[in-house]
Amino acid sequence: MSTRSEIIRIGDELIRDKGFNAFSFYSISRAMGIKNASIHYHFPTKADLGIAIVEGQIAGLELLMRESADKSPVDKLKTYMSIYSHAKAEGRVCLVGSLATDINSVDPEIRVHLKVLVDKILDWVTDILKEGRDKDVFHFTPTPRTKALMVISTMLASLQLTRLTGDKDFNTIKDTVIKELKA
Amino acid sequence: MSTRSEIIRIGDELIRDKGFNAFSFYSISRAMGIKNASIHYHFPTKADLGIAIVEGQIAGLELLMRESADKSPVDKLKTYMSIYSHAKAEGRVCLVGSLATDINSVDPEIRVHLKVLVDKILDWVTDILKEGRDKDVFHFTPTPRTKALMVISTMLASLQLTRLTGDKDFNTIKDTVIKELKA
DNA sequence: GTCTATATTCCGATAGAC
DNA sequence: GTCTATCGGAATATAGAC
Repeated sequence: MSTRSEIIRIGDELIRDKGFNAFSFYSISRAMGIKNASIHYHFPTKADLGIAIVEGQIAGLELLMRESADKSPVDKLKTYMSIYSHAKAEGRVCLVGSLATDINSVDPEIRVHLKVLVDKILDWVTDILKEGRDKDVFHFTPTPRTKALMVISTMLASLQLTRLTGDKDFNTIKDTVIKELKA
Repeated sequence: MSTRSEIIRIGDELIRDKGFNAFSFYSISRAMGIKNASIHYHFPTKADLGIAIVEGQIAGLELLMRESADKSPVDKLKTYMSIYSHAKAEGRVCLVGSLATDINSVDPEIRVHLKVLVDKILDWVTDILKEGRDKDVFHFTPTPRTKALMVISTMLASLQLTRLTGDKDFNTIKDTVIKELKA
């Protein structure tokens, strides 16, 4: 794996662990056994790295969407939720939540790319819910988009909240979201 | 109003606007027209200020709980949600969400106080939902505590998400949460 | 309680050798 | 592409005068 992709991977982990403003180029270089200046060769500014990390998540999401294209709506939803389950297993939050709380302190260009990621997540979950309702496996009253916003909100925030209430609450919330959609 | 309480007020706003690691003692002193060193007189370290800000929110929450003690469950829930409506009107997120994403980068003592705040919110919303169900105005299947975790998650994250999807989505989500509880 | 002044540390970023 | 070395800036924090 290339140095560039490894920098992105570690940067992504650090953002979701401590927040964008709490990690430094030095912390990445230390974790990789290289020097500060080497990071700057690949990413001239911290904003450049932040954008690349968001773009990496967009690519990962697109892969997950393609891989689950033939699955049932329930399995698609579980695939979507696996993103958060993996984050929880690492004690981390999701990239959208971590960057959203700091969005007014980072380069505006990061916000532009983050919005692309959020829109893509929202479109995907909206489509999953719509398909599920059409096939009579999901039942809900609001529009699919509004319900998608609520499902995404619940998953995003449960990663943050359960850092304080207790990690086992995460699975309870996740399972309840699915159960309520099926009821 | 005292210098001390004004520092807390501005610090609270800055945390919820930009995040804990993106504001400085200087940014507060500049906003107040005083000097950096004066902040340190009231709060020796940034962690001390962080703790005082969390304690301020706990006091504010307790006031809101007392003021709404005689209201109906629906009105109590709306009182709770007004916290987030006010934050949204300022373009800010809530303190719990802002600190939760950065929790692994701040003094561990802040986490202890933040957990007290979160537990208090969780207990309050759990009680509101329980009372509402007993009086047959709220209807839901999970335990009141689990449902409270989901309601809180939805409100907390919608502040963050709608920074990117569009501010008007916030009211849609808030109204839908109430509507679904009543259905 | 607030000020001036400063110590210290850390971070983002760049220059230039290899 | 990675290194050494360093600059400039910002932030936390403290000492001591008023």
